[in-house]
Parts: sequence; structure tokens; C-alpha cells
Amino acid sequence: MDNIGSILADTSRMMRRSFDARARSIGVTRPQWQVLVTLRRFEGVNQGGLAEQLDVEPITVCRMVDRLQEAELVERRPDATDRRSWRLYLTPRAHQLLEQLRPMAETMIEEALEGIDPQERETLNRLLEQVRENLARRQAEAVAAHG
Amino acid sequence: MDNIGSILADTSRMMRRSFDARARSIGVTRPQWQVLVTLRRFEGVNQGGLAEQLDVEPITVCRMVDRLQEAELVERRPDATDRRSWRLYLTPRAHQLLEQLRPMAETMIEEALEGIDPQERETLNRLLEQVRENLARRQAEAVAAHG
DNA sequence: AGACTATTATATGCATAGTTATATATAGTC
DNA sequence: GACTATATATAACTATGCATATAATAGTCT
Repeated sequence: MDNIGSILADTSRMMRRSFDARARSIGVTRPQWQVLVTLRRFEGVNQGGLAEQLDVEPITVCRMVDRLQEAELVERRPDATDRRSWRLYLTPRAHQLLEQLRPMAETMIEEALEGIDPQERETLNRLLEQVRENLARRQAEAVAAHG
Repeated sequence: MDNIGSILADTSRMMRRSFDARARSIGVTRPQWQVLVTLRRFEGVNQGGLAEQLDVEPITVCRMVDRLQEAELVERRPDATDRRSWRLYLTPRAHQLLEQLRPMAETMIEEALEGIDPQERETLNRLLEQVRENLARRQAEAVAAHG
């Protein structure tokens, strides 16, 4: 009945909801969690670089970091060679928090994929990647044309 | 490399982006578009019912309708039997707008699924539905337990 | 080299969209 | 008629965007 666009949107929204609830139980929001996870991989990155990794606008990261700094989860340190730029670091408290969140994410994804065997998971992965690439290509073309 | 959760989130976000751009070119936002499409199916529904259809909180619909009413796309009419309730209707202008948006959605989805044959589309559909049902079941259990 | 210009990194302002918590008015029930 | 439930709305918050400002850096041209 529903088309793939609707089902994809539904499924994704429900997965976000599930993450939302789990993150909140630990005391952060899901987007904050996402920032912390990404920052763990790229500690020392500046706000623009983090924005690119997260695929949001720099201004969004700017204000996320405002709040995370306030919550003592992220630290802004001056860049030694560029006085415009901040270098971002996790606090010890953030590392501790991420340790609590990690098993939650794994459990949630396992629950979401219940009843889907490894081969089907591979297929799902491949098809979603194909869709993602199609959209990325179209977006790149649109930007090249008049962006 | 990426897990299914990330790819699903990525793909869904890119699809939202694509809808965002197309909707904006017509003069509405994607969430507003979603409201109008849903309202076309359920004209006369009240705000709570619309919220349930959209899977958002009633307060979110309340303020969406504020703006859509301001834009003369949605009309609030009093309910003859319940003075707390509003019944929601599309204006002629909204119907006209939806006619413009319909082919955009079809084109976008077709572009997103380029290179995926009908059988694979069926598979993708089925697997996403399975994930959705898994998440829905877990959510229902959580609500039953302490919601 | 110095001055002007362009680019880059961050931030402010204003808007939409979503949440939780709570208030208000109306309906329904015992 | 008092109590409870329901429909909508207000308040305060997070997250996101666009447009724009500010400050610092990089590039260019005489």
C-alpha cells in the first residue's frame, strides 16, 4: 500500500524515536549523542569540520556545542595557528557517558533487525546504499547547476 | 563499513533534504506539505486526529495549523457537537498547491530508486516494513511496561 | 611591503518544527 | 454536581535552516 518513500521515512522516524528515548534516559538528546560519537572519532576537529561530518550547517554545530559546553561534555580550545577557529574535545564525563550509550545502540539495532537473516541484512544494506548514492548524485548535480 | 542504522538515517535524511528543496520552490516547507497531503485524505479531522496520523504531538499540529491558516492553506471550522474541537479543511489554494507538488514527489522517488529493479524494490519494501514492525512492537511493549 | 579584496570560521537574528510540562475550557461519568 | 477525561493552547526548551554580521586569514596588485 505505502510507497517506499513513506516506509523509509516511517522506519527512520521510529528508529530516531527509539534512540531519543534511550538517550534521554542517560541525560542527553539524540542529536547530542550523535555529536559526541562523531567527536570521539575526530577529536580536535573544528566546528566547520564537525558540521561536515554530521551533514548539518556550521551554525547548528555552533549552538549544539554551546549547550554541550554548558553541560560540561565538550570543551572548546583555541587553535594555535588560526585565531578564528575552535578545536573541540570531549570531557572525561562525555567519555564516561558514551560508554553507557554504546551498548544501548547495539541492542536497539539488533532489536530493529530481529527476524532478518544475515543475507537479507546485506541486501537491505546494499539497496539503501544504492538509494543514498542516487540521491547524493542528484543533489550534486543540482548544486553544480545552480547552487 | 557503515551499519544499517547509519545508512537508514543517512538515506532518510537525504530524502528529506530533497523534499525540502522541492517544497520550498513552491512556497511551503516539507512538514507543511506532509500536513496538507494527510489532510487531503482526512478532511474534517480534528487536530488530535491529525496529530495521530502524522505521529507527532497535538501541540505540534496546533502550531502548524496556526501557520497554515495564516497562509490561507487550511481552515479551522468549529465542531457542531464539541466546542473544544476544530475541524480542519483545505482551502482551494491548498488543493491547487498539492496538484503542483504531486508530480515532484513522484519524480523524486523515481530518481531515488533509479537502477533498482521491481523485484528488488519489493524486497526493499518488505525489509523496511519488517524493521518498522520490529520497532513498533518494541515501542508498544515499552509503553505497556511503564508508559 | 602595504593596501585592498576575497575567503573562511564563527556567531547573531529570525523563522519553522519538534519535545515536555502545564493551563484552560468543555465533555463525560458516577 | 463533583470528579475525571479530553481538545486545544501557552511556555520554555532543543534542533534545524537561511540570511547576515564579524573577525581573522589568505590572496592579489601596484
